Amino acid sequence: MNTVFKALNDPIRREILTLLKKGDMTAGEIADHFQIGKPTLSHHLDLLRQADLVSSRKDGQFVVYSLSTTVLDEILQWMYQLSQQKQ
Amino acid sequence: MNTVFKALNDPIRREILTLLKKGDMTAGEIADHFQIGKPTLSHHLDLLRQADLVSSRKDGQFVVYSLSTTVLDEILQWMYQLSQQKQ
DNA sequence: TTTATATTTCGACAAATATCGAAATATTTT
DNA sequence: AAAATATTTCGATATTTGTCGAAATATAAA
Repeated sequence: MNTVFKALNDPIRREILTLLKKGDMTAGEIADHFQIGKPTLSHHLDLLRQADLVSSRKDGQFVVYSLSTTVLDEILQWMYQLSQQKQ
Repeated sequence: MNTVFKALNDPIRREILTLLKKGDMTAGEIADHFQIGKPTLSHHLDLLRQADLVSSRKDGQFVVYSLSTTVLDEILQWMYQLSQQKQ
């Protein structure tokens, strides 16, 4: 849970998730959407992977990233419990 | 959105929200649940308040904290959109 | 009005984080 | 095999964050 919230606590990483929602992308394609260096982006992707929010597979010289929703569902569950009105 | 994820990115602050789910508490009562100093806890409560995840009211010499669910609902919404399978 | 209790603010400091350029690794193309 | 492309790893650095003790503020009790 810690790693997930840590990963979500950054605008760029949340934007990456939104991008991946539309479809899989290579690291380079993702990088093109931001004004930051490749090493920095690689680090962001690493944190997202550590949190299991994305998965990656190698395709030739590219690395393709995909959104993983399993962990998001767990967090959704946690938040839903909190937000439920207590009677 | 930034402030909310920042606020949620800490085990103690998430635990505070869970405590407040059960009912309102004073700053002191909350502090008794943790092994950290009062100033530190006050700071955590401040971040939660900045994120509108809690509200506070003064009751005599005490300050009573309550859970606010409005912002949680917004985050829930955001996460739900992400987690929805794209067809 | 003095003393006690509850909470926050103020400085200070150690640990964590985001960022970068350079170098390393892996794959493809020539 | 050499050159080009894609991505990650490695150090280094500036910023942010969590923590504390001491002091400040506010209310209640003696």
